[in-house]
Amino acid sequence: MATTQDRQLVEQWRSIQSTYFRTAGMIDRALELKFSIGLTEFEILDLVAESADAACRMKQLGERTPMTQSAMSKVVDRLERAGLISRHSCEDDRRSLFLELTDAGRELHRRAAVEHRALLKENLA
Amino acid sequence: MATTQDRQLVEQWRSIQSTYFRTAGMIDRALELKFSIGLTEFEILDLVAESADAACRMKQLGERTPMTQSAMSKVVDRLERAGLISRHSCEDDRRSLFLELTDAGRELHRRAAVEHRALLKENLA
DNA sequence: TGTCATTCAATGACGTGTCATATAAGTTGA
DNA sequence: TCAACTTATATGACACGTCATTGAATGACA
Repeated sequence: MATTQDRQLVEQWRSIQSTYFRTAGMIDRALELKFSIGLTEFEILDLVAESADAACRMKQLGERTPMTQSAMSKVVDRLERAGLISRHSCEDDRRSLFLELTDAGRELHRRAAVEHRALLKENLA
Repeated sequence: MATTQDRQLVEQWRSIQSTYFRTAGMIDRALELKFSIGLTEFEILDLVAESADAACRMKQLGERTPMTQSAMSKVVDRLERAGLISRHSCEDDRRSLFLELTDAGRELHRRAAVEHRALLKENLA
């Protein structure tokens, strides 16, 4: 029943889980504390920041994160309410939206990224 | 600013994230479908199943999972309602509880573990 | 033994994620 | 050009996790 391989798999899985939770938790709390945004919000900012091209975003962003389409939509809502991002409708296809950082968003991302990278480094060593 | 090391860290992090979400999602859906329990519930069953000794559990279990104390309490609620686990108060320290699988819980765990291990194998290769 | 601090577990308020669905725009083909 | 289908995003109901707090039992110590 419980083969050695099984036990190894479970070990490996728990290790991934705990790394994930520990790291995500630390980053989330730090960002919340210093910048009043959660990890999820930061991750969207980060994706938008790194895609400089002006394609119709929402959709493509969805392909680069494990987040659900509906989760993304809500995160973007919050970022928009916080004045960090703006949605622009896309002339080519008016179903699509593309996203852009506001100045405040760009600035916050710049500062939060430092914290984010530092905590990743600390946790993924 | 964005050093090579930073980019590698972010890459590594996203890889952990996506492995975690993909795997957790698959297992969760499979267990839900076939056994009507979620991954979280299974993980508690699994921990209880593997600690054969009769210590005062709740507390110690908490040390072996990234779950919050309050999350655990609620998961155990659900497992108890489902008739898979029972709480017993501990004579030595009446604040503590220890947990035990019911027969149904043991049986379900046995079958679900097969599925769980198989999906881990498939995803963590 | 009485007080004060600590520990274990449960609970309620709340935020965020998911699923199913809605809305709106685009596409296809008779 | 009109249906039927598909695609992009938003939304509402609901489940689950977190935080802060509570209640109860224990420990420490004067």
